[in-house]
Amino acid sequence: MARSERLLTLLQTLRRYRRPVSGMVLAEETGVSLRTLYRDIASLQSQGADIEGEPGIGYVLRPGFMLPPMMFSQDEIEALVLGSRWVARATDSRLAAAGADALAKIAAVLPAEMREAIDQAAVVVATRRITEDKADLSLMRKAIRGERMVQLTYGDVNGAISTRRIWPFALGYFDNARIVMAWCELRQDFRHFRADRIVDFAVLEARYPRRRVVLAREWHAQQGIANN
Amino acid sequence: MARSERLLTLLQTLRRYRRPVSGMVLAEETGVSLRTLYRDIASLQSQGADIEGEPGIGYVLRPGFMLPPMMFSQDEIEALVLGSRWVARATDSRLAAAGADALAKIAAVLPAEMREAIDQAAVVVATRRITEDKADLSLMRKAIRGERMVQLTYGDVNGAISTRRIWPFALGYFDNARIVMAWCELRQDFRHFRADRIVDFAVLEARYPRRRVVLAREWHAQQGIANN
DNA sequence: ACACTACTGCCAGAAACTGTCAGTAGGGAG
DNA sequence: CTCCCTACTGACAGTTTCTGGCAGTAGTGT
Repeated sequence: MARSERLLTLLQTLRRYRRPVSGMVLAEETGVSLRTLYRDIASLQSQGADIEGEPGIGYVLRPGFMLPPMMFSQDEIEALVLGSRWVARATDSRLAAAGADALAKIAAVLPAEMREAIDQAAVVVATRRITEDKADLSLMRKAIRGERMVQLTYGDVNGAISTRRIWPFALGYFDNARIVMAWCELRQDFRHFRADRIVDFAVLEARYPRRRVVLAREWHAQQGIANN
Repeated sequence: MARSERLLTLLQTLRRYRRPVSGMVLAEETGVSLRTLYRDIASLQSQGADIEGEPGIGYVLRPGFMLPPMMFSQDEIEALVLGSRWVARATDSRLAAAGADALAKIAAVLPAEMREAIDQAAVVVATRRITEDKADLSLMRKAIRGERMVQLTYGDVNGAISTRRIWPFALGYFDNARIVMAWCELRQDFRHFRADRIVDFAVLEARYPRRRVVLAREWHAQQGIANN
């Protein structure tokens, strides 16, 4: 069992560095010889880890995560499947594709009888088809992750177009619309922007001066909605 | 690598049998000695597999599934997390708990930085709180899985109470209500029953004479809704 | 009492893993 | 081009782990 643990440690170490790391460093950190490290890397790659190695440079792990073997109950599997299906239906296209991919990956390793149960699951997700958004929400999620300011062109209820700079901190998926939650520099307050009314937006280089977590917490407090 | 594969094979073999299986049989099927089989069983148990062994009887695997190590992209993890969170909010209590459990299991093995990202994810699920159901939907899901007939007491829109026998084949999660989909013996047609209007129900011993899959397919065809 | 089974400890042989050494090849800096 | 750093592969011996056979204990049902 020591070996599999070591492989997980190696993954975690790789993740910690953002820059390429040499095999020598990784070998020392995991307490193993260089030769064995190369074998470990090969082993991880054969298990599907996206590790790239270039001579003269080092190793980099493409963002992503490896889950160790896990046991799920029937209910939990059903919850994961149902949830993924909802995501595949009710969110923006890129996230939806990811949901479908995740579902396919899980289904691929389930025994045949269970796969069948997934295909015609005892649960059906029926949500009103969501209006298509013009804006690329995957870009917006990236801005949120990186705590980047966004220059937003928005059309309000009356159709009036305005341009403002916002600090987006969360994306809300409501029943029939997606909403960008942000601090609005223009209003000096929290504002919600319906994704289907966003005319255009650009992610700026500048990071906003506060932490996303803090903004979200303050917003929650202001809304009086229980943090979940 | 041969060992981990063998363990998965063993799990699958265990799953195939519904009745208890002796270690001897399992050892032969996985091509290994009895002594090693006992070690393999112990190894699986230590990894969280719900395997029970009783002297004089054999081994049984409690329903559930072990996923092998898998790699997920950042988007896929986000999709799983968001989906589980939706399930935890928008479905019946037992499935919701399963969603929360699955989420916790995944979070537990993710690196700290990612766990933080989950806690205050870039995505928020906001769904209107669903009306509480009097009926125990987990029991209904069990009936669906087992293709059992159900004796249903139902109050319609006008408050009129009726009793009927139905063949439930699916559970629908809509925005603000859960719906049992079934063939109704009384009407000789498909009918939907809102969970919050179900006064009472009992799962009968008798199985209904058709396959759940087929019923679902016919229902889909009748509705003109694309499968999936 | 008997057959069947789970489960554990022990030990020798088999298999896998590991480290050391040697060698090939690609990338970057001068 | 040369030099250094790096990824990568093969071979081999020492170490560790795994495996199978054996013996023995104990729980369950007939």
